[in-house]
Amino acid sequence: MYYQYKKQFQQALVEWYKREKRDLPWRRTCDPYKIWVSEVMLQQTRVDTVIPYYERFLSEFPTLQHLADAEEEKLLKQWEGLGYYSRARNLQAGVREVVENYNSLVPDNRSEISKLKGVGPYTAGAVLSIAYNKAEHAVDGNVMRVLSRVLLIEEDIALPKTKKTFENAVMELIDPMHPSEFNQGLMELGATICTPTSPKCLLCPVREFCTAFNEGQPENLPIKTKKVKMKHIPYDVFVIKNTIGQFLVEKRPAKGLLANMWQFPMVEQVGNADTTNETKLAEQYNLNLLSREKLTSFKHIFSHLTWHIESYSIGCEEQAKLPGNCQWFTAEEMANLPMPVPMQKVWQSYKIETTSL
DNA sequence: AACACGGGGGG
DNA sequence: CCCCCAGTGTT
Repeated sequence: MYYQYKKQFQQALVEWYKREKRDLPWRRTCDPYKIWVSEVMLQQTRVDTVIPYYERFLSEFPTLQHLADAEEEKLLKQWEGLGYYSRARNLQAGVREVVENYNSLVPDNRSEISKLKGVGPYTAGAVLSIAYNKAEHAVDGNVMRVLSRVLLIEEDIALPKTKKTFENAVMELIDPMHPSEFNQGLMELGATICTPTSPKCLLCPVREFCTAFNEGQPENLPIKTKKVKMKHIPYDVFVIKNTIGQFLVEKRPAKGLLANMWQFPMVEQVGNADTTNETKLAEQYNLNLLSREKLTSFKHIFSHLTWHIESYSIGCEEQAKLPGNCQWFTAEEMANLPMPVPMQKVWQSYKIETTSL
């Protein structure tokens, strides 16, 4: 972009942002910790979803020290339903590094802040530009979409190396006097005007600088190749209640999908024989099973796989030799356990079923 | 470079 | 129902 247009582009974007920006909770602070929390929550997650989590999280953990001191179970409970739970653990690990090694001051330069757990190129640039007003790139999906259209960049954004192109473009274009508003303006534009489908070009403050608007088809950018083969796994999930009114739940392993979250016992469905999976359950969990009743069936879609859930309610005699990751809890105790959404659905279904009796 | 990692919204 | 969204860590 020619120099004189670059200045005009910066001014049009920054002025539009100042005028039209949504009033969001994390835009009422410059506290680097709070900006950091918001940026981690906003990774792969929509603004409307994040807002209530952000408010609750910061009232529970108002400072770096509060978060550094938190129990993991309490942390995960705050994050419950937000997804990508390793974000929460990594955030806490990063916060502990800041408390330990940086005198509780979030670093204000890319090399140090990028060493923190969970802080990648995007989050580093977002915190540096928004909290410290540093002229650093913060390239997320919105920025790639906006700039692919404005600059007619036709590289495949599914390729990791393409991000370098966009980071270079931002460093070339960024308003050195207003880096915070410039970066947030790009993201705000992508979120509200320059949307993936049906971009509202006629409302766009920078359409006169947009190559795709003037010469091409903005709705067909950015270019992204297809990928990902979805795996499907059928599971039977069991809400198991013993004779003294406790429920059997297990903690998932510390690594992998839904790490350290709690769930009802579940077994992968093997065949069509109705009793096979229940036998497998009784063996795996060393249980004496009594009556059984059908609960909800549904599909839960992760980014890379799909669980097909069928759930059952089963009565059971209490057993002495449970697997180590299993525990009996009352309904009240279970309310404090972080559980992923599919398990909440099963639990909800159980509660509806039993209260109607 | 490829894959793992949640959950929600829209057409 | 199927489609879309996309940062960081690990390998």
